[in-house]
Amino acid sequence: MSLEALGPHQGDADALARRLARALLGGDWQPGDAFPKELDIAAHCAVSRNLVRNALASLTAAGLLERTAGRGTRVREVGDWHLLDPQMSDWLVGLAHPQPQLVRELLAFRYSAEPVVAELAARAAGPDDLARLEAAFRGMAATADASQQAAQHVEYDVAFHEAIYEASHNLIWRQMGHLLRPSILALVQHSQRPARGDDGLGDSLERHGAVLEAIRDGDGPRAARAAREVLGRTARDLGVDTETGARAD
Amino acid sequence: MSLEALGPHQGDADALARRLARALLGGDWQPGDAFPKELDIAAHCAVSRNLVRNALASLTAAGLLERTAGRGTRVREVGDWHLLDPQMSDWLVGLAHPQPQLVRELLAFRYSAEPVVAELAARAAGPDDLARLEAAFRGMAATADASQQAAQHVEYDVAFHEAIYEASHNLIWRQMGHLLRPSILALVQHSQRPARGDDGLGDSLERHGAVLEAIRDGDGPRAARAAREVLGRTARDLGVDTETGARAD
DNA sequence: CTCGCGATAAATGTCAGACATTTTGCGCTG
DNA sequence: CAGCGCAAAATGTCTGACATTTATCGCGAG
Repeated sequence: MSLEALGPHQGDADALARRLARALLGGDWQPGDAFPKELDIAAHCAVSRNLVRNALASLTAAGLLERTAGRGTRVREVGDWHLLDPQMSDWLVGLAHPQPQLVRELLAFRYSAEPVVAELAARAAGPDDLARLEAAFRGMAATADASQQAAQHVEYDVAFHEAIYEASHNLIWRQMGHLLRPSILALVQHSQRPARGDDGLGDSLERHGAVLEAIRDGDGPRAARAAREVLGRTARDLGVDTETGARAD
Repeated sequence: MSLEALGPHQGDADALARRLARALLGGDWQPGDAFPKELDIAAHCAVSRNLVRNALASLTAAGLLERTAGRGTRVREVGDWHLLDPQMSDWLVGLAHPQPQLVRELLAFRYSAEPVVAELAARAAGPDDLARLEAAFRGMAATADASQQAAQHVEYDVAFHEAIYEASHNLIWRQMGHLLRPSILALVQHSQRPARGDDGLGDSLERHGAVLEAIRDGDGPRAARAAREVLGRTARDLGVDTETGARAD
């Protein structure tokens, strides 16, 4: 692929990095391909080579690119990408069509992790954690009917899951929750599409409520089971093995 | 603190970033403090301002620093650090005295996560995964007696845990395993110190063996219980609540 | 004809200096 | 005393040159 898709540039170094990263994550270049050279990018986007270098340094730090002097810049294998890098998380926000393999891996991860996190939350949640969870849940309930408020409903859904990670009161799990945000967003948007009118949303709301109640009661195992129920349908839809939690391959 | 501790510089941009990061992680500057200005660092280390800028950009990307034009560079709060950034993982390698709060949080995370990962591994592990696990375990057994081979024993121990994450066959968990490496290393080194002669090592070896057997048998729940046993003693030593998996505070 | 070696070109890495932009704080004016 | 504006200081960006590494091509020796 070439740079044709990228028009002229507006914004700072981070903006350029974001544009390049999103083009790459969107599949404009395949792993192993040669990435455009600094000067070509600079010329095409009408920015200095310096800015391009800074942007490429960001992509390199995220494991997306591999640069060696004299050789050039190449796209690394998907397995080498730093999916847990917060920067990557930013770049994934609003990405229309992330790679389906990535989506499955992320859901499989959540399906194994969120029950544990919910269990931690059930034992560690304080008043403010419960308040966050309840606020998000009320928001979900209020926006469940009108398909017009779908966007808001998704926001509350994501906030609910983020609040669970937050309530675990563990630094690492909380960071994980933050950087999973875009992925959760994408998954929620994708999963509520097929079944909107029938049982989809109603069931979903009910299941989220079960998680909230279990956490409020401090019942860890029940919270874990409930969290698994929340993700179960989406997991089955995407072909994730709900028995092993791994990809069904 | 000042730059006095940093002598003249040798190496490339990454080396400079590592030196600055390790000085910061070692506590030379406190959160909220002002970090030295670009020109001071450049002058002190006898490198170009450009190189300093690149290094500082790395630290900023890791959430360690916050830079604003006209204002300067400040050290961010520990809660804002990107602990899951692989770069951070590199910088933590061999750090003598990481912050004790960080150590507890990391162990609490592992205590909640590794049982799940072991369960996934029990269901997904292939022949090569088992081979890795067995090789690491044999290494641990062979170096268990001689206190002279303590360093090698630690290496095998870390390799064992890394192999568990690898065997989960999930992209995210595998990356997690890789970037937990230095933390696991630090924990293992720290935990085998207090009780060397008595029951410490023998028990540890036995418990690792139980995990291996459960994974080999494909028995998920048993693998989870065994993984919890492995971390249990260290967790109790460090004051992590083994009931909730959270910090005992 | 093949293998090895060196020159050359191309790409990234580094340096130095100047200018732009943003923020802070001080001093001046009303 | 309040508010405005200017100047200093710090980071951000641009430009051009040079250094270093790597791949490639051509040439000569075997």
